[in-house]
Amino acid sequence: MKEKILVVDDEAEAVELVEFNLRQAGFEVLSAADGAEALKKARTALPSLIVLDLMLPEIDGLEICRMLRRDPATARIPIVMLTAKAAEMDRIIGLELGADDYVTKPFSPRELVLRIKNVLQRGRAAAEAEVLKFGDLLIDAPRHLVSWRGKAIELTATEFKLLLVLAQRRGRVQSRDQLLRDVWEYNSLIDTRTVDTHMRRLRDKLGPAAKHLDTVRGVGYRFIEA
Amino acid sequence: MKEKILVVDDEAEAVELVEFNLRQAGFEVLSAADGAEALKKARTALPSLIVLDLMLPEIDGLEICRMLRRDPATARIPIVMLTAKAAEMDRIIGLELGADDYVTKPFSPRELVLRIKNVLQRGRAAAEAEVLKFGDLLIDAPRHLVSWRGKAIELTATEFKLLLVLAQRRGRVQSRDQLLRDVWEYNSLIDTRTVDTHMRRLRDKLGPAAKHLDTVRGVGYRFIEA
DNA sequence: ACGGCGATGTCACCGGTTTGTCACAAACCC
DNA sequence: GGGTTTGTGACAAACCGGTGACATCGCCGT
Repeated sequence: MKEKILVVDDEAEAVELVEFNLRQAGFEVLSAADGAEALKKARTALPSLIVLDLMLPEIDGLEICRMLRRDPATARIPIVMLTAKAAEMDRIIGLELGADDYVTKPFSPRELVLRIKNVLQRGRAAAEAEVLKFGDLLIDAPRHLVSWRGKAIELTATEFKLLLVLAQRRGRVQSRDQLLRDVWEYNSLIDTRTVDTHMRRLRDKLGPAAKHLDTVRGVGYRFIEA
Repeated sequence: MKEKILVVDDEAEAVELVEFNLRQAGFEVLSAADGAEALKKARTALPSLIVLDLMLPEIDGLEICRMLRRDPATARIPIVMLTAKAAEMDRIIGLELGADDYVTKPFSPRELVLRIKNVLQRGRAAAEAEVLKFGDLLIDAPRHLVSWRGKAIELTATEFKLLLVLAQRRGRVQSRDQLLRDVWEYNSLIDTRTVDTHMRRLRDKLGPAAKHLDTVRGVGYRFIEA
């Protein structure tokens, strides 16, 4: 239930300081010393937030930020920048690239923790994306409405929920078991193959928009944006 | 359909940053570099919201805020303040003057966008209430009156409240549990199927206007405008 | 106090829709 | 080519919402 945070910094001392304080605050902490490691861990561990030093060897922090944002699997993970000596421009560029906040070094650990909590809080509020749009496909959760090029598509309750869960977790593959847990809620009384049937019905009704629904053989299903 | 937002700041860089992010978020953006221009554009373009820097040359932000509030044409436009270095006092004064929210510089553009959306949402929420009209159907909340083509429809207290809650949340599906919570208030002593019965009675009495009441199978009920 | 009345909550039933399952065909991977 | 995984069509059971009937309750006037 603890939230994972990935700390990326090449100075071991700095990592330790941050790590200690984050654990103190009840987070689970991973760390990476360079860009390559950071990207790998971000993709595999899918942390709730990434603390990223701007000054890194080889690839610099901004570049990592860009790469994280480009990969759909990590694009939505909030990033808090750590800058050693921040000219105003750096800040702005960092934020434009999609960092969610920044702290200048030397920093007070307390401030960092507060900012991290703040960003996570914001994320939770924003995560309940009300209306999702992918090209011509519109998914409106509160209205329980799906449309393709403005034309409504009639879905049953389960079909809608299945689509919604997949779209909300877009990019990431969902196993049949996961889907059973998240869509059907009371689990495992149901055959996993039932998911297949519902996927078929969903694809039938979506028509051309079914291109967003991707089968990953041996694993499960996935919603793709493009 | 896009909402217009007026950004007032004398620093071109700041304007650009805000403008970029707001456009990204789907808003139409106007800008003004000083108070005079801001007042003029506010009056002519009537934006949905104004982002206002407190520190402006010549007239300062607070003064502009006051002037905007004094003019009936602009008095009800929400204002989000931008303060470079906010002593607590400044904030309070800003809010006392009728600013609807504030963000301190340097700020995360994401946060600004979120706050703006939030303020707009609040505005929309406040705008409803009082008297609702949908085609020939009139719902007068304070007077507890409903009419169809000018002819009054007699509703019981529960029926009225049910209709009102649905109409206020028009478009969005309400589950039976939600309705029980919001209409019956102290909940769960009551069977959720009771909602159905009241819906039936409501539909009976509304006659042709019942077309606004939509059933979403497996989920709940929804008020539709058209 | 009493009886009547409207309002409200509950129930059982019905018809239509949704949904889970199965058997089989097709696709895919080694 | 064989074994595994996924897509498909059909079907019966379960579910869900609409409906009419009924019990209860509180209010009111007599």
